[in-house]
Amino acid sequence: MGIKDDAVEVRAQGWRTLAALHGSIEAELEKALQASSDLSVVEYAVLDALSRQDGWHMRMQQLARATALSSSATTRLVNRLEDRGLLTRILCADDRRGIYTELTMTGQKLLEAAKPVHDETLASALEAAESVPELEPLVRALGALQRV
Amino acid sequence: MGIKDDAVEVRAQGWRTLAALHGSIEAELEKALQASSDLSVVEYAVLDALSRQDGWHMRMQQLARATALSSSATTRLVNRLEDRGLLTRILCADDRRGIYTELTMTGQKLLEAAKPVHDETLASALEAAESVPELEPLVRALGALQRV
DNA sequence: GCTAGATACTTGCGCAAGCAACTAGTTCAG
DNA sequence: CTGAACTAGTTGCTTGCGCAAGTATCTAGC
Repeated sequence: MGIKDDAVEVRAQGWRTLAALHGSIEAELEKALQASSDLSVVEYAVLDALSRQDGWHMRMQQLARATALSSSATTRLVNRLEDRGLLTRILCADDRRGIYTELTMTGQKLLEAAKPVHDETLASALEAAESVPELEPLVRALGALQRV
Repeated sequence: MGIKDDAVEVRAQGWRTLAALHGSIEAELEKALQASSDLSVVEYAVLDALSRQDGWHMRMQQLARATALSSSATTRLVNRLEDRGLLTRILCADDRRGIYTELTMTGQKLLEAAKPVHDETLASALEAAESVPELEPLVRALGALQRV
């Protein structure tokens, strides 16, 4: 029984580590982005994802999956960003149920301004986490992931 | 410049992967625990953390750190669990500002019932994530973390 | 061409989280 | 011994999330 129980415990331990690391990084990013650009972490993630789709559009559903959010949350998220003029909704020509979202110039500018803050905060959060014994191995593993 | 920029991009990519994996696992755990025991993921984490502190007590602050929650959220979280009779508050004798929390028998029973659900869901969520190309390397890395 | 069912998004409602202000208990300088 | 500074926890207010229900559009079978 030992072997199987061990596997369960290893997974649970890994999950706790993952959750802890995620939580601490997210908290720091949240503060930094909020202060510098009045953006939440998910909002930044959306802008970032859209900018990455260079020249291509994303539908609400894709956005929902990319952010691990429900579709209703995605609707409101896009509403907020649209109200601030950071992105626009574009109706699909071919499937009129679908809606594309696209960064506006303002959105691109804001993202450009937020990106260095995001990257630096991420770096320092990872550095801080690396000095926590429980998190250190996961941080190392993160850095060693295959470079796409 | 290439090298430094690469490092930034690798970190950002790693963070997106981490966030995606965390999000998908949390969503599945949330559903499963909600359905089987009417517990949220954080609530389970609290019960689990308390049971792990075998014979030892935790203060609100520790709990807050362990769950990556604010202290106000921790207060209300403990309130919910206390109202359901899953744990009890115990005033510190030495520092009367402090409050210890302890699992009740009911809490232990519920945790015992929820644990297999939690573990199985975690296992299947990891398995599912392993078949997503972007997540696979991180899942592998998780399993290979040092066994404490 | 029309109706039944699926899909894409939006909206109403209740819950939980964070921040800031508050209370109660502790510590320490003078 | 007294009051100022600090710490632990709680409470009021606002905000964002998920679920479930609703609307609009698309697709298939007859």
